[in-house]
Amino acid sequence: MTTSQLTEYTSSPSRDQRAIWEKLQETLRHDIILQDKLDFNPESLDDLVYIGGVDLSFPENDQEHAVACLVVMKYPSMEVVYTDFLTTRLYLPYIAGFLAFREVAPLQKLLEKLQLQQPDIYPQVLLVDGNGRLHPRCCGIACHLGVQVDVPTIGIGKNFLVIDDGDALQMGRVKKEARESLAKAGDWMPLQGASGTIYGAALRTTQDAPNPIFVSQGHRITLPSAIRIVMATSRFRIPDPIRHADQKSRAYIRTHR
DNA sequence: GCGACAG
DNA sequence: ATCTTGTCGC
Repeated sequence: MTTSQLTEYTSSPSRDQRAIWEKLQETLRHDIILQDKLDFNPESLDDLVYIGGVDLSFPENDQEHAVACLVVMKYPSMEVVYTDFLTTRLYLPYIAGFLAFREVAPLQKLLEKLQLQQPDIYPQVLLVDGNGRLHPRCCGIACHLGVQVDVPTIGIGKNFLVIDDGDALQMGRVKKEARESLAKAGDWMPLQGASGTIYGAALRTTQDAPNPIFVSQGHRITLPSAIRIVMATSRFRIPDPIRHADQKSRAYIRTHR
């Protein structure tokens, strides 16, 4: 199944439409693989060569267009071996919990194009800007994209998305505990709800950045493996593949206008 | 009604 | 997400 496509920009989707999207997320959730299903060693990262990053940037004063970007880097040198852009129309505003329905289509297109044209450098794991399992229905955009394209994905959030599953996942609690317990680069704490679900982790990627990023499983990967890969690819707070896709897509917008 | 809210 | 100068610390 693919994302239900809107034909026109819908600034305020109906309650019914949201219910349909929620059902789709519940369905998609069944297909998420939370185990490592990778073609490299998740402990040593032996045989990991191609790692991808995706992001979207938006022109100011234009709510209906965006530029999606896919980069592929070579591990461990982190040399950029591929960069592609796709200018796209948007059909929705940003709505927390429904990011995938706004952004997933152009990212999927970029991946399918690469698979078709240069399968030899297709990413063995993909970092996605936005959450994976760290989501009210355990189906953020990293899961959504991973399942639809069948690629291992990791969700990266720069801000914490509050989930209604007990006190431990309230914004204040998470920030406080992160500040107290994440002392050095590589330190992380699990984000576990009252239900027992572990949605993801708050991870301190560098010594200089006390603010954590929020790592969660997208598809075909465990949380410890996801954290290991993020740490191995982070020179700054944001892991390199996403940071690069972000910078390049923004530069693209600056140039093309 | 009020607060919370990935990008 | 995006608009931006200044400012702070090393």
